[in-house]
Amino acid sequence: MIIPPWNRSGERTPETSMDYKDTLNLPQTDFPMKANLTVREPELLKKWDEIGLYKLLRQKGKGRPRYILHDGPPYANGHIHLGTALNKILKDIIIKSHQMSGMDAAYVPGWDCHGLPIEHQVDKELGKKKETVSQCERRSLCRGYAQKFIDIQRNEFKRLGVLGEWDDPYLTMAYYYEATIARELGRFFEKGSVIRSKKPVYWCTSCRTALAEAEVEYADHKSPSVYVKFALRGEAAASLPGLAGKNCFVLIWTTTPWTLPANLAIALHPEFTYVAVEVEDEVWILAEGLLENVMAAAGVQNHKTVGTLSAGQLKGLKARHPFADRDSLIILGRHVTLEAGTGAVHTAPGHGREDYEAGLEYGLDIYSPVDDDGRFTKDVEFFAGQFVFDANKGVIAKLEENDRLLLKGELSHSYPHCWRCKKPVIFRATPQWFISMDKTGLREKALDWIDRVQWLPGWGRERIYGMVANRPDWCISRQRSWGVPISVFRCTDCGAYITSRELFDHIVAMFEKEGADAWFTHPVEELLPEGVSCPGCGGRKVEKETDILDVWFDSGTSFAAVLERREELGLPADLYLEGSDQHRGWFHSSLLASVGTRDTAPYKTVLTHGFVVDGQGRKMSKSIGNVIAPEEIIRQYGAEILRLWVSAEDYRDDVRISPDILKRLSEAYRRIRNTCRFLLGNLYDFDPASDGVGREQMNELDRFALHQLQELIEKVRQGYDRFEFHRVYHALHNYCVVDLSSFYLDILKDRLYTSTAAGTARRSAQTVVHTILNTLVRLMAPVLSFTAEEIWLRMGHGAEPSVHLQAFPEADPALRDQQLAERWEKILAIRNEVLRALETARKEKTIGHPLDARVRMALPPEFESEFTDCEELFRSVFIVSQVSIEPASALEAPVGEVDLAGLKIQVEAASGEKCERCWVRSDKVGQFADQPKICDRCYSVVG
RNA sequence: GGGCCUAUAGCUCAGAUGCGGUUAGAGCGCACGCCUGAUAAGCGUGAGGUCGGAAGUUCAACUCUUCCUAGGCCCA
Repeated sequence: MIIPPWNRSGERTPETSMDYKDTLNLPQTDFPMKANLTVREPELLKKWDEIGLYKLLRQKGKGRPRYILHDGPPYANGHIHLGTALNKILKDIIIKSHQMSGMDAAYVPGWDCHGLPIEHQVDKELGKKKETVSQCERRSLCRGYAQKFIDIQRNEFKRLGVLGEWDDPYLTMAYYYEATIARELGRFFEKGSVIRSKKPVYWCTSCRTALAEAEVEYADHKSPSVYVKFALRGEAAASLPGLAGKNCFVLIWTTTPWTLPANLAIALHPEFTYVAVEVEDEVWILAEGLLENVMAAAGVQNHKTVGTLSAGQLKGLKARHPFADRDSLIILGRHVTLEAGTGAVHTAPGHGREDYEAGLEYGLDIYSPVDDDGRFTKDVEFFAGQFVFDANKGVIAKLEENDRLLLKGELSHSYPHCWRCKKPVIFRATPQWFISMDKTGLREKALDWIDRVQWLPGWGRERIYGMVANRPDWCISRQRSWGVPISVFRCTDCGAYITSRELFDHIVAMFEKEGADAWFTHPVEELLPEGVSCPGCGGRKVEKETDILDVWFDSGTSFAAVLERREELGLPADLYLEGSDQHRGWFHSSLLASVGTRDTAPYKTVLTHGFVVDGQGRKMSKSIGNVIAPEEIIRQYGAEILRLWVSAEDYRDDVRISPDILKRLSEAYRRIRNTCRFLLGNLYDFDPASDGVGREQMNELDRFALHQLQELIEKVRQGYDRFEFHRVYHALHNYCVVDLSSFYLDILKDRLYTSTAAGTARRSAQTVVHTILNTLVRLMAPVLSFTAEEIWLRMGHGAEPSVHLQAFPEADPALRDQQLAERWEKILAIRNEVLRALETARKEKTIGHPLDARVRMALPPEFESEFTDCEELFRSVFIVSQVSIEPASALEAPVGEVDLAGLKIQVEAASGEKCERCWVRSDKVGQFADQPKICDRCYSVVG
């Protein structure tokens, strides 16, 4: 009967075993295995605060080439979410990695403070009182509200481990910033690209005010529903096949008859087919797809289709307005649908969003003959002075009178209402300020600059290019309170505007001192500088413009308020980094603002990230219930796991997050942490300065480990340089798991534990272990900022207070050895086969632990000369007790299948007794009378 | 509906310098086993993919084209 080797030495007693354990150099560290991040992170944050880490970084960076990442300001409302956390952590990784790459990378965070959502919230909090507060009071409340959320978000961002100028961020509501906004607006005026033009907005006739989209509530409303006939002009009908001389009408449908006086066009869909239908002595033209519906609705029994027309054939023809003395142009528009109506849409550019867009495209007047009270102006025939909703009846009557009404009815539908007074609103064109895209060639210049910017990923270029190429003029007017005023005056005598440089200089100076509130607190006389008068009539009787600026203009001018103004920054920035939605947002407004005033793009490179979605790729929404808050993750796992998540995901696409992903990441984190702990634990008695061993004294395994480390450095640094942090994560993780834990460190244990503590063999291993840890800790610092610091502080770096002040390791060509690497590729290939053979032997109960085994092998012939006298090397690499290289003929059938041709492996129980100290089986155990239970290797150490 | 984009094992990612060529890889997780001197750790082996689907181009496609499906951002 064969006694399994691990059962043979029953004579071992715990006492003697413990004796020898004390002679080993086992790892020692108080670096805890359990991270306890939720407690440790705040401690580290406090420490960074105390030593003034960010300031130290700036000092360190002095004189180095700058790397300018310009922060896009989040809106100062609400708590941060995973999207903002992703954005800030990415920026932090970039800042830290560039700083460690030898640059001076400052980070000045900012907040977008003005705008409707805040004003909206403040009004909500005011409740009924909102009717009575003054504009200045409201503005002051808005300022307080923004400040409150800036403080909240600042703490939340800092908690993520993001380093930056948190004590002095930029705020768009800061006085100097508000002054800058006014100054930049002044520049646009000076260039002549600001124009006044009309645009339809929601308008509450009862409150006599414009409303933003967000101030409109939808509710059911009963509207008249009418089908109207527009008579095609004779010559127009004549141009159509078979319709010459016929009495032709284009049919439209509308639920707002009162907008008919402003009708200027009829829109058809470019891809629909239209039919001409004969009904009694008339011919009606409408979309084929709606023919039956309309005929049924109109109760027409007998009709005959007399022709089919494409939208293209009709385009450009003219019809007579049903009651005004003018024509209505037939145009094309993709907004036309077959869902209801006739497929021919009544178009009043002054009263509808799509009508307006279409009107711009066809150069139509933005005609909106309605005053602030919702009454028709005097140039409207028949209806002047009537309130528009009341005029519906009269319009219908007029249509009937002129025999242009085909059908009338009523329709209950969802219609916009004023959120304050709850009354139905209208869409009405009012004069607004615009920055012209073409008057001064802004569009063309912007497109040109787009091609001089690097867009990452590359498709960003297509996206923004298409938008800039097609966008209408930039409407910068908002009829709100909370923002920077469009600080110009209108002459009450002649209506001309004062927009001069002198005016703006004066206003900007006042804003610098008092903020934009000055516009509201000072009377005209103080705001209008001496000597400035109306360019039209020379008078000085003026009134303030009441519009404020679009908030996109605020953030869009951050290059002027921040990049140009801060000493550590500059224009253009190296990088803007935001979510892909900002192609229409900040990237866009910043480009226009910068090109429009500086003739340069504000950035050299624009990097975008995707959106945070759930485990199945769906967006996060309250209704689906798949929203995860950053705070929740921090509470459960720590911010470090959130940072690791940011690095692990390829953010160029949407990034997924789920409980499963987080669990996986926290496991990966533990693995990295534990590997570092083990490295740390083996350095307790090692001082690199006095104990370090030169490469020339190292054995080949150690030299190979250094070689592998250089490859890691290259891979990781390339990942940082290319903003491919998921490659950094995978490289680090794989290195810890594959190269270190399961290979190098596993093999090293024997040497580290059992060799003479201060002997070359162990010191050589420690030198490499130290080099590896010192390298790892730096490479991981931009991502695992907390853990890297925790490790750093235990490495005994004395005067160096933070890992973040260090430089990245450089890949050292002197530590690379391609030939050696090739040799070790072979050793690793053999090792893989041996491991499989050992597994088989384990299954067959020949061995348990690898140290129970003796491996006999025959090498492939081409390996033989390279590996003569390498039995001890293989023994240590396989972590077995004995290895013998023998002629193939000496071996019995190999154990299992072997991939490496010519390799034969045979595993059997090792001979000799197990050394009590190093656990390796050896025939030498028992040969030393004074130490009968240990082997010769150990005897030489302790004997 | 339009513009831009994504889709490789349960999860996260690789798949030669943007122009196709041997049995598609890694780590994690999982299963099974070992160890108990990294121990709420460590080691080993193994099973997992018709490369979203369908056509097409080609001697040959995960890699090219078209369409479809699902999802994301921005518009409408």
